[in-house]
Amino acid sequence: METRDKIIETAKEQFMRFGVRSVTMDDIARLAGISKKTIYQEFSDKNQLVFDTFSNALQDDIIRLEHLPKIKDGVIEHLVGLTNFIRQRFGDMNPMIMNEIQRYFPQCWQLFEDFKKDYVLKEIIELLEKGKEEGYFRMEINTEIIALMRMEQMMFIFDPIKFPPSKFNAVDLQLELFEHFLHGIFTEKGREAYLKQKNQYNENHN
DNA sequence: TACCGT
DNA sequence: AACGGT
Repeated sequence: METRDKIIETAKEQFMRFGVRSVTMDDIARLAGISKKTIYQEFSDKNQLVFDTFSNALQDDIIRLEHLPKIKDGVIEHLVGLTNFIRQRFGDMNPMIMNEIQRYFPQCWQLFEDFKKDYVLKEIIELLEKGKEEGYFRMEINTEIIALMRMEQMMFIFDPIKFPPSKFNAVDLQLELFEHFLHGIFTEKGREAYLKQKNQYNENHN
């Protein structure tokens, strides 16, 4: 594996597990089995390592989301795929990460902001429009407002004052919000199709 | 690996 | 004191 990729993979693992601040450049060098000098030949500073690591992680997320059942091939199947994505994505994520990045790594935070605006929001809007066309979501919801609300609710669980990690875990929170969001926009047909699809999925995966 | 500055 | 950076 390329040195650069090895550094990024090591950093990704450590950042996800422990957050960005408590993982030192010495830790990453030691765990990657290289010297700090090698890291600084590939990355100008920690700021850039954090940026490149999460840039890489977001690209992986996009690829994984593209492998889910496509929105165009079935909104309901896609929804069940999304719940699985949520379980994986937030399951191994230290709850402090987003706050640390927002406070101490502003360029990386901007990367997340751009990702939300350019990718997440568009995906949600596509899902809402398709779901309305298919009669799964109520026609009267305002796509733009509800898409923005959905995106922000995914972010505010990272506020440790509102949602202390000691009391809530990220996966349970995200799944609870997702279910609540869906039941707020489902038609009767949508609700039934979703529950049926979820049961089918669970039967096949037990 | 040792070292310096913050 | 610990950690980024040389």
